[in-house]
Amino acid sequence: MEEEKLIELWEKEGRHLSDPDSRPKYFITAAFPYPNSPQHIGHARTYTLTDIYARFYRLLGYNVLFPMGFHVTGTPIVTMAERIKEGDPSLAEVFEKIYGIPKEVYSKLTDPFDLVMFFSREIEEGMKRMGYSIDWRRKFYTSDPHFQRFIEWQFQKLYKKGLIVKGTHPVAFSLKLNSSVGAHDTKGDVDPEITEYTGVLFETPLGYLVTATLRPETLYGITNIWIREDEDYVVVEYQGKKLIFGKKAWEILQHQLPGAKIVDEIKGKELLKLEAEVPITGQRVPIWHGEFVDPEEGTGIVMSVPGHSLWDYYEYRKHTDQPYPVIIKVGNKESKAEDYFKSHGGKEEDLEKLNEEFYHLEFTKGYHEPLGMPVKEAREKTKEKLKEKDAMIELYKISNGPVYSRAGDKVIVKVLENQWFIDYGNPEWKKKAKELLASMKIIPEEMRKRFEHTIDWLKRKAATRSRGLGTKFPFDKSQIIESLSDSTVYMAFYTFAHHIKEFKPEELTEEFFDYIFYGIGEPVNEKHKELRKMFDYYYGLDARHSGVDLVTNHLTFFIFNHAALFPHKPPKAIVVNGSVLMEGKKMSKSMGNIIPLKKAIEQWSADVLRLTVAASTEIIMDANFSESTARGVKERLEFYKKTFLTEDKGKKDELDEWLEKKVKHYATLAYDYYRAYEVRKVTNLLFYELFKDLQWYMQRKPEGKRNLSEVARIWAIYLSPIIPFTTDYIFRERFGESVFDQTLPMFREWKFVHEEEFFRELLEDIRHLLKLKKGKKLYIGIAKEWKFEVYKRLSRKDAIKDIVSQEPKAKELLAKLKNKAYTLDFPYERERLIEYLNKNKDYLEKELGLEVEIGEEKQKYALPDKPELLLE
RNA sequence: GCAGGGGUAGCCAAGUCAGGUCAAAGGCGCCAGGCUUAGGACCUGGUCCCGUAGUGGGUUCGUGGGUUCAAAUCCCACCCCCUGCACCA
Repeated sequence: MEEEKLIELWEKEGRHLSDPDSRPKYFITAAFPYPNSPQHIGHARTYTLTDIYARFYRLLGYNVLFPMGFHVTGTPIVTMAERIKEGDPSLAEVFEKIYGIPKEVYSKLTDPFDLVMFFSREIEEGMKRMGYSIDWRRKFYTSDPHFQRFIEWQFQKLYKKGLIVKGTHPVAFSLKLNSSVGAHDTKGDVDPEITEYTGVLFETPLGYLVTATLRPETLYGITNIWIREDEDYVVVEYQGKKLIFGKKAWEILQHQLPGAKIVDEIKGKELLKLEAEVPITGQRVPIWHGEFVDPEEGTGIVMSVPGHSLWDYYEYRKHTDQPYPVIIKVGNKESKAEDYFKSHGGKEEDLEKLNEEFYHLEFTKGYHEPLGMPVKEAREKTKEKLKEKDAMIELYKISNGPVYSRAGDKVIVKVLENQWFIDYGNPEWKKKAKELLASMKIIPEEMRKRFEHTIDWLKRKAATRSRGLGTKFPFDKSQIIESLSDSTVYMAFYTFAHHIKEFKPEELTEEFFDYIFYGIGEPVNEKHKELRKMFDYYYGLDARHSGVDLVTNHLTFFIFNHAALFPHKPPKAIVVNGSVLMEGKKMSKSMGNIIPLKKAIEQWSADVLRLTVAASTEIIMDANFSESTARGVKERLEFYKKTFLTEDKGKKDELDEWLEKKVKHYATLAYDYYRAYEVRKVTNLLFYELFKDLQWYMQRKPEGKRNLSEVARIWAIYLSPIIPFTTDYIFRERFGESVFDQTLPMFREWKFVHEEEFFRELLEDIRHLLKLKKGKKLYIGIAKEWKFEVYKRLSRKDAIKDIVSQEPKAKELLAKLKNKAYTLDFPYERERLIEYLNKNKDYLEKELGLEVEIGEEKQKYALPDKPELLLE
């Protein structure tokens, strides 16, 4: 296979290695892969686009560095290894069915390190096979001790700038796994969602009863408090207060109130004797038994608002027929739970559903009477007031629950104490990040807003985890740096990654890196000095390529961290691309429509994939991979290869002039399209349009008389970033050197005019006419001179009234043209057209099998762009 | 809910920023013809409606208004769809 030979050749020629020299540099990167499974064609999109631009900038004469590493941190790798060890049957689905990895092979990957090595090798091979022009000498794993020293440096710096802070934080947690859990740790890959709700404190002689609610604003309408007389309650000491919770509820809630201790236990019955004071209003309410109260839900204690909760109303009526307050209006009418319940059937089994609808209704449309504001605002206002009075605590629950962990237990919310954060909420830092963003090029520009918004709402981000792979957190060695946080500035490491190994990890102190990055202090030796030079030469990243899904996290962190650590070497551009669809559908394991990259290359070749996956659609759109487009690309590639490898040395004539002019025209536009990251338009012209032009050319000119040398040269150079294999192969075969040793030829053929174009359209019109009517002789009547004159003046955008006053006959013509008159652009000269047509009369006659005569129009119908066609 | 993106012919999808050559590129599907023993692939033509010795008329670009000589494109309102909302790569 010729692609593989070329890869060997490129490697031998050292084409993709980059070292500092006198040329301007271009440093381009894409997010490094996470090696816990093989790659599929979806992964190929970002990398191919990156490679296209690496190759494009090389053609422009830049010293391009395109490196690659592997991200070996976090829990998914560990989890995968564990699942293999456990013999998880669902893995067969992925590894055997989709990727064709035999069980004997993958079942050995029970050690995370083996797993990483296996898949990273696989991925690296795939990337080479795709023709990515990566400088592999610089490859590193984030698990390398050298790299970890670099990450420690990063965190020391952030810490010293006050950007690392400590606090508490709620996380989804599994007690059995003793770890916080993300989607990949749960059954069915459910992402646990956490909602915050309010614990309102009601004072009683025994302590504060804590009720859990999502609607604190309703406390203005409280009539009583619900508990279960048949359940046990606990008194807990927390931050100097005695709080009362249901005993079962406490089992879960204890994880949310760190430091709380049980000091007493009470029977539910005992509570019934008490009275509670409502915060804010100071009202005193009784405590009643409520049958519907779930002892495991919330706090096991519920505040009763019969006016605005269907449950409360229903239970309230069992106890008393006393009236109760109504505090919310919808429209201008009192909004009463009772009315809503009754008007919607009044069935007990509908309570749950109706209650939810009613909540939603009051939240979106309700007006809160006591506070005199919409319910939405009243909720926040009430919380503020409660906080002032120190009468609330924040509680959390899993809102999309129950969610079960891999180990089988129910996922709960735990509040972590002494949690370390990167403080993206820091206003100073936000400002710097925004400034950096403003100075950067964002492709496509529409994405900028999303970045701005993300910078705005980003708050503290947890920086450590207790489990998984990664660098130990310098300020608490029991913790590991969370894996999105250790990959924000790693691009800087590439600039010297292959040389830093000459130092021992323990030599890589903070000062060591300070010297490299900031030039502070003295170099320890010559090599150290050299590392600084390398960094200085390459950094400022010129372009960061990534999938669109990383905008709201990785890419924004990337901006923040560079603003803080590398303000003197800011990144210049972020390029964001869409993903890949399979036959119009999203790729997913369950649909089984994932094509492994390896298999796809075997079937289609790398060039076919590169073009279909990366260059067949605009950069931000999702590319659609389908058999039929891939097939179309493959056939065209073969056509080009065949055509351009056939060495015809015919004499150049007008037709060759036409085609050469046309490729140059395409190339002129293509250059701008490349620069604007509009790859699809490049392929549209130089791959699809030129394909049609070539066919026309070949139809017009018999074999043996053709001369495609210049066309092939321009074509190959311009498309070499996209289809490097085909173009380099053709170039070497035909011109004896590599296409990658060429510089990009530039043209200024902005507007394309050639009589051949006119001729081509004319032939189409004639063919159309011949469908409708047969004849033996064709008369082509060219429009009269004055019509050409009018066309010319219209093209020049002369005032229409001037044209008419000079040539009264033009009126009729203009009436016919209607709106087209305003935009007409007709570049042909009458004499030259007639001459050109006469020259090609023989071809017409032969092609049409008709006698052809060319002359002046006989009737009035002819227009300069549409000659009169008369069949006899 | 908040934020971002989007609604174009049977389907997918250009065009919208810079209004006019836009009945609207391209692809798929479908129809007819060619090639072929046949199928596939490939090639040619057609594919909103009417008309036709071609370059003609009518009605279309989520819905309803507006601006303009002229709107898929600009302005206003409304309807619908998709994505993200974190500690997870």
